[in-house]
Order: sequence, then C-alpha cells, then structure tokens
Amino acid sequence: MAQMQPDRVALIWFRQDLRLADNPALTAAVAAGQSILPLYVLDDDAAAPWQTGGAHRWWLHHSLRSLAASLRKFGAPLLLRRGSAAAIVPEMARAVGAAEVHAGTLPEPWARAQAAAVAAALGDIPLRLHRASTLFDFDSIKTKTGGVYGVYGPFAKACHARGDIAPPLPTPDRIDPGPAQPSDDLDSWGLLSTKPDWAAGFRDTWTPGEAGAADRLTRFMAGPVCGYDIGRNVPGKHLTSMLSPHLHWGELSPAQVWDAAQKAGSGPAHDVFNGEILWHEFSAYLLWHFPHLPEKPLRPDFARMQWRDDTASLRAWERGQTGVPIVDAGMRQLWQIGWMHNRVRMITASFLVKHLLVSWQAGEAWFWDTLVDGDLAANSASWQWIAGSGIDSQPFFRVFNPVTQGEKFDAAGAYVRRWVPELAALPDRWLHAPWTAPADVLARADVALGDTYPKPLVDLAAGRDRALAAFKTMRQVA
DNA sequence: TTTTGAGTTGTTCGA
DNA sequence: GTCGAACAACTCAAA
Repeated sequence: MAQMQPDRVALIWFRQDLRLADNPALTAAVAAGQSILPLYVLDDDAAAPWQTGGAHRWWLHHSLRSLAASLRKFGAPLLLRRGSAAAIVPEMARAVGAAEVHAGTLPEPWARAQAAAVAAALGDIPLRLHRASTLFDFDSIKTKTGGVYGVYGPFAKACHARGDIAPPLPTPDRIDPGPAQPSDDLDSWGLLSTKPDWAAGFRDTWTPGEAGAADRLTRFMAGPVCGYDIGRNVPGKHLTSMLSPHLHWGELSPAQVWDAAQKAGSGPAHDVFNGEILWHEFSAYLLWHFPHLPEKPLRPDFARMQWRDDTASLRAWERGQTGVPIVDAGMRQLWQIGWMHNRVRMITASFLVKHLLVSWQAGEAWFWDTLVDGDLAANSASWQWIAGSGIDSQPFFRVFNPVTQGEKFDAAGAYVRRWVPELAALPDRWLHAPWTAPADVLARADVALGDTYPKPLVDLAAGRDRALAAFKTMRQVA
C-alpha cells in the first residue's frame, strides 16, 4: 500500500488560450501537479478601456461553455470567477495549496500588467507564463543590430529563417481534478447580448469552442486554401479561413494553423496564407514592443493630423448608411455576424479615414465593439496601417476607391446584393455606384436615392482630394 | 558610416 | 481595353 501523500496541486489560469490541445500552460500544469485546477477569471477592470467588446462577449460565453464541457469529460470542472485576477488567482492558489500557477503570455499591455500583478500577489507561488498565442517569443526576433522590426517584409523573412516552429502539443491524456472550489454560474455573467439581431446572425455563422475551431480549420485546409491567393479577395464567396475569432480566444493556436497549412500542401496560395499567419504574428509583436499602438499613431507626425469631428458621418458609416454600396454591405455584415471580409475591412476603413477624414481611433473603437474576432493587436495595427500612421510607408497613394474595388472584387455583385438587399435589383453595371444610374434604371429596380437608399455621403473624387490635401498639410506643418 | 534597395492589399492618367 | 509611369519624400534593414 503506497503511503498517502498530500496532493501536489497546480493551477492553470486560462486567459486567451481556451483549448486543451497545444496548450503549453495546461501541459506544464499537468506535468507539475498530481491534480490541477482550471480557472478562468473575468477581469473587466484590468482590461479597461479595452475590456471585451459587446459582440466579443457573446463569443466568450460560448467558448467558455465549450471549454467547460471538454474539461468535464476529464472530471475537472472549469472554475469561473469574476473580479480582479490579482486577488482571485492568489486566493484560490492558497486555498488549495497550489505549488505553481501556469498561464499563457499575452501581448496586450493590460494583460501584461495583470500578469505582473498576479505574480506579485502570488508571492512564493511561482507564476509560470508560457508562449501560447504566437509562433515565437516576441523578444527573440530582432534585426541584425538587435532592434525591433518595423517593416513586415524583413520581419517575415526573419521568421522564415528561424525554421524552428515546434509541432503542436497533443491534448493531455488525463487531467486529474484538484480540490473542489466554488465557481460562478456562467449565465450569471450576462455575457450574451441583449440585442436580438446579434444572436441570430451569430449562431448561424459561428461555432465557438475548440471543436468548432478544429472543424473550421479542417474544412479550410481541405479546399479553399488551395485558391487562397485569389479567393481571399472575393467577399461574395466563402474562401477565407474565418479563423480569426477562434485564434483570438486561443481555441486553436497559430502553431496548429501553421502545421495544418504545411500538411495541406505548398505553392503560391499556401505562401499567401502563411503570410497571413505571420501578419497575425507581426501585429502581436508590434503591440508587445509598442504598447501605445491602440491609442497613439506610431508615426509622430500623425499627432498633428486634423481629423474631422463629424459624428453624423461616423454614425452613418457604423450603420451601413453611407450611400456607397460596398461600404454599407461591409458595415452591415459586421453588425449582423460580428465579422467582415478582410478585403471589405480595408475598403470600409479607408473610406472612413480617407474619404470621411474621421480618425482611425473612431473606427477602431467601433470594430472593437462589433467584431467577434476583436483582437487588440490585429485591430489597432490594421487601423494604423490603413490610416498610414503605422508600419509601412507608402500610405499616400493608398486611397481605396470603393467603386473600383467593388467592380474589381465583387463584379457579380453577390456580396452587395446579400447585405444591401434594397439594391438587389440593380444591374451589375450600376450596382456599385447607384448615383450614376439613369432614372429609369433606378425606377425599374425600385431604388429611390435619398429614400430607399441614401445618396452618397461624400463625392468620392472630392473626398479623395480632401484627404490627400489634409495629409499633405500634416506633413508640411513642421 | 554611408549607401543602397525596397516598402501586402491602389488609383489615375495618358499613350 | 490594356499597360506603364507617376504619385513625395521618407524610413527601414542590411550590406
């Protein structure tokens, strides 16, 4: 008969790594303890002002439910607590006599501060942080002179040159539960939106959780990835991976995606997809090294930029009522399913920042609140990119023409007709610029501009000129 | 230290 | 319709 020993308990603090496979924190916790305690803490105060956005909370609710179900199969209930992680994690660790706490590293400034506070409050109990959300350690990718990359190309080249992406870890064979602890009821957190039109559109589109993520990945790698270099630009078809929300919550890891892409094949399309994974990586890297990325322009001269304070235009943009079809289609898709096709994100963002001359921070805030994949790194890096205030140095001639873009990437009009049904009867030729259509064409399509569909908020040529002039002025004021 | 080549996703104009 | 050049000058990364 073996001598009875006190359980060695390890606590895993789940953050944005809501999965069991390829989870180094979980694997380490299982290795470190005879029994483990899985915990998730909803800590809105720590994340302010970047706490989980409205649409995003819907996802979190379902993802936590999924994770809890997976853990229950091991007999290890997921403990849910709401409040300050710096108080709750140490309290629980002490209550069960935990030997170690394991968690994933995150690039968000608030999350770094939160982890530091937890580590300090834990005192003697070590907090072990693991790389769980990226392919590489942020501090390990440096230029030849030890600097931080500020251009994507050389960064990606450096990533490829390393060639040391480890294969994904398997799901642990067993997870023995630690001592019982009190847990909140997930429903009591009220994460589900009270807006009825959200839930319906979201449910039809998404399956949050590790299994849903794996399924999405499998389906993408079985087909669309092979034509990704071209297909990713066609918003009327489902040829992008749609993995972003799953990646944000860590329902699958970049290493798993990378691994699946390698196994799916090689060629130009796969190269483009791999590049997108590295863009995801680069965004997190930038946020890590430039913590002010979500608030302040990376390029200092943009502090002088004279953005227009135009609430009416901003509201029209948010609601998909700008009178520019592809812009409105994108904004309505965003509202209804919490996601927008990447090509259209660029078009809508460019329209706000350039044609309407409204600050990128205003657009960033709306996306943050409405995207299910709202990721602080990707969202702020991308908005800065489109505004021209971030990395990449050719912003001046990049004013997307939403009509040209629509005709080029939604030539058959499937996307606009899907999301702006009041224009559905317009012939292709006029669909992307209804204000240029002859009166009889509009009448036959039951379109009354200014009535059934708005007139364009700005003249596109005038808006473009105004933007170029504003950017020029910004540079001249020295 | 200085030099060199290049910079995710575009548009417009004129030949 | 198609194609190449222009669109500012600057910054980055490496040689």
